Amino acid sequence: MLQVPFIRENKESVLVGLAKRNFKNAEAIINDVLATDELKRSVQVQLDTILATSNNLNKEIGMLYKSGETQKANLLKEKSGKLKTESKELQEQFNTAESNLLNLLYSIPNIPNQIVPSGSSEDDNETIFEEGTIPTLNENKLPHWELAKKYNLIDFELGNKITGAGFPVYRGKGARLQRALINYFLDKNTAAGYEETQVPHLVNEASGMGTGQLPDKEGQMYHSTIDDLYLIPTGEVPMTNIFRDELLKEEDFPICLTGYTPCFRREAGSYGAHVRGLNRLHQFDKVEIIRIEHPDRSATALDGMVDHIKVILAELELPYRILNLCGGDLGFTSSLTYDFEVFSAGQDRWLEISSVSNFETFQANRLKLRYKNAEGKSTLAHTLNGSSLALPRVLAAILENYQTADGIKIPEVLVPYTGFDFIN
RNA sequence: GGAGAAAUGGCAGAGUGGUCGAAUGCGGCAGUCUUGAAAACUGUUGACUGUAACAGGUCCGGGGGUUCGAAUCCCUCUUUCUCCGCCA
Repeated sequence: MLQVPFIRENKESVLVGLAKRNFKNAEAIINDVLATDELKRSVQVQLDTILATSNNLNKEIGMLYKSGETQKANLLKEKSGKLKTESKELQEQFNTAESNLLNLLYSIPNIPNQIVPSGSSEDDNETIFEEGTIPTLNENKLPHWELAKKYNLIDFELGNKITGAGFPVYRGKGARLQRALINYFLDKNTAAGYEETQVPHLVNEASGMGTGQLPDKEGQMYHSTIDDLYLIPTGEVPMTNIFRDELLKEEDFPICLTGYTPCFRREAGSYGAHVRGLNRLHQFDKVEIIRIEHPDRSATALDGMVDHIKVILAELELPYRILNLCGGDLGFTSSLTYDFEVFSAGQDRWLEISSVSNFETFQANRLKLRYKNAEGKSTLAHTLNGSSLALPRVLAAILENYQTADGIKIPEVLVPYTGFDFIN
């Protein structure tokens, strides 16, 4: 959520930023924000004046009662009652203006960072880095869902029976390989200074609002209506909401957390060949890293997170590239996002396996996540997060890229975690 | 799930209708003393909003109500604790 004073003082650059996102009706909405804010403030001034008079009056009444001047007090009572009716009306106006303003603000996405390329779709994302060699496989190469079946690693049909499409059952070495990856990722993250956490997998509405999944993306989350709780679409939600309504000290920075969680996504509207196998699931595992940073240091922190993930992918010896997401493809809450994609040689496709973002103050404003700066003033902190990494697609890439005629090799760095170096 | 008790500033904890944004203690900050530190003493110390700066306004778990006036009374929700039941 953008801050109103920021919009007021930077209207032109806000409009330029929203245009980069192809955000519709930007000018009308921004004008509406400014007008509603003005209204809200003018009503507040009137309301405050009446409340001040009424407060003084009530004090006076109290003193008159104490000194036994009941008649005088009764006279003032009448006056005070009138003020109350007036203030109630103004209070209603104020509440309406405030909720209108909030709804408008909720509908406005974050302003893209200067270095976000312009563009309207994923085709306009800018590839900024590429590393690793794409393996040359023979003509009998298989996509991971075939490999998973051949070697008894994942049973998709069984998941259909138990739950439905998009809920695979991992078995034997498939399950073990996935657990190995989780442990490997967590070990890498904690070694880099991220504190390991285990967080709830269901969150309340306030948490969903805090990180920006609600109100707009309600349809993407599973909702347990009987308890009004949401299954998390990403660990970002519970992990970042640890800091909702917090007032930090400067010396608390940097805050670095990591955690493994399953993620649940309804994925309404995505069907077709691209969602086969592990490519797109309703439930998948992910190891997340998040950071809460001083505004001056969030840009460096983002680079540090990118570098960290590079190391992991290099160790896994998977070919990957990094994209700087263009304005049109940038998530609602993000100001700058780098996507990591691995090349999965069985399908000849790039698969997104990590998304690393700086939200700057956008989430912090919703979360009321602030710190006391050197002058003692409360200031919004910056929030960041990234996947390190999303499990199923890493698994898919390993199965496909490491396949041989006789079976699947295990990346060396994982062998201590799997306890085996070959699947056949 | 049933019965009871509770929720107050960073923490502990008073306050049961009127000059209460809230005593007191701890902690934090500043100072005196000291070569320095500790101790002791003195002062200071909530958040949000608002203003050029004052002023003003809001906040005592959330929401609603009674009253001229609510931290205080009533309703409701949430959470915590104790006891009982169930249970990984």
